[in-house]
Parts: sequence; C-alpha cells; structure tokens
Amino acid sequence: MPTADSAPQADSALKKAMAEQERLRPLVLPQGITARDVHLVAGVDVAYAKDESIVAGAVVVLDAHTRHIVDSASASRPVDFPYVPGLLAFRELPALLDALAALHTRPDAVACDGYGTAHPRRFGLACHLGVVTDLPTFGVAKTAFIGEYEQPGPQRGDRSQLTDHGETIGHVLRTRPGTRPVFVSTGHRIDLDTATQLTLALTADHRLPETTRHADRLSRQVLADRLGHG
DNA sequence: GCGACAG
DNA sequence: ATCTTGTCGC
Repeated sequence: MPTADSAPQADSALKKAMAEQERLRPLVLPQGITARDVHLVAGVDVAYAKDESIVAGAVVVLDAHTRHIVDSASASRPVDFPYVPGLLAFRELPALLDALAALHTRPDAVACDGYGTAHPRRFGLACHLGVVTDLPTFGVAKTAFIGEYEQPGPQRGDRSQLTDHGETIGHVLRTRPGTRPVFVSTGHRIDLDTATQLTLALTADHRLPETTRHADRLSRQVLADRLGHG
C-alpha cells in the first residue's frame, strides 16, 4: 500500500474521501425499521495482516431471536487506504462489500464495528455502508471517538447520552455488568432507540454483540487461511 | 501550535 | 487493528 504520509498525493486522496462523505451524507435516512422488523441481523468486521498488507472482511447473519448462524460470507484483498480517524470506511468498506455480495441471504439490519452518525462529519462507517447497500445499519463501537458523556449506570441496559455541541449523537450503553460500556450510534434507516434495543438483543453473555463476535472470528480465520495458503 | 483520534 | 506474558477469575 502507498505510504507517503505527507506526500501531496496522499493528501489529495484524503480530501477526496472527505468530499465523498459530504456528498453521501445527505442520503442517510434517520429512521426506518423497528426492532420487530428484524428477523435476520448481520454483523460485519475485518481483520488485518500484521503488516497491514491484506484485509479480510466477514459478515455473519444470525436469527435475531435464537442468535443462531443462518448464513455467512467473507472476502480478502490488499489494503489500499491508510488508517485515518474519520475515514475508516475507505479502508474497510471494499472488503465488507465483497463479503456482503457473496451472502446468500438479505439481512434486515447490519451491526457494524465502529461508529455511524457519531462521527466528525456525521458519516461514519455504519452510515456509509448503509447508504451504499441501502440496508438498515447501526454502529457499536468499543472506545470513545467524539462527543462527551457521563458514565452510565452499572446494570445491563443502563445508558447515558453521547452528545456533541448539545446534540445527541449516540448512547453509551452498558451491555454487561462489570465491563466497560459500548458506544451505539445510528447508521442508516434506523433510529437510536432501535439501534440500542437491537444491541441489547444481541448481547447476553458478552460485552459485544454476537454478530460482531462471530464476524470478528470469521475474518481472522479467513485472513489466517489466506496467509497460510500463500 | 498541541493533543486527541472508530478500527 | 496488531504485537505481546503473565495474571486474575468464572
């Protein structure tokens, strides 16, 4: 992958990416589905080779109520964009879109590993994936990015508002007692309460949604296979 | 100008 | 994200 950090060429690529986000942002729909509309829910995640030369994307579809796997797909390819906070989608979307295209099922919603609307330009990975696929999406991030918040209560389900300049952009949600909370934000065609509701429905024994955990495991396996088999 | 900064 | 050793706990 091209590395020249401060090279004018790389600088131009970042500006084009930001312009792309500004162009697609207006296409995001703030609401659409409700939790009862979701029968099949997918989770997506990626894994990188240690030298960041290859990225493997995976998507796992679960029955929203039994949480059993009903479908899955993956794809791997060379990494062609650097990690830049705020531009994660340009680094991860290619592999995720390839994986989604290989799916035999059409999920009713997609849980992403990262942020949606709680983003510097209100267009994080979850929003981008949603607009491009026209699928309802939301983000569940493991660490803080932007905004301010108070620590939520200790019980599962306790939450606080993630705000930015007085605007609520997400929820800091306790999915399990004794563990750090997760950061939920809307992606596309869903509202924050529904995204939060789905996140809770997908978490029972662990901090992160089962969808994300399965996708994480699959992406690592796919990467290991590709690296191992040349 | 300096620090912070999803995965 | 990935690297990386042990350690505490269910």
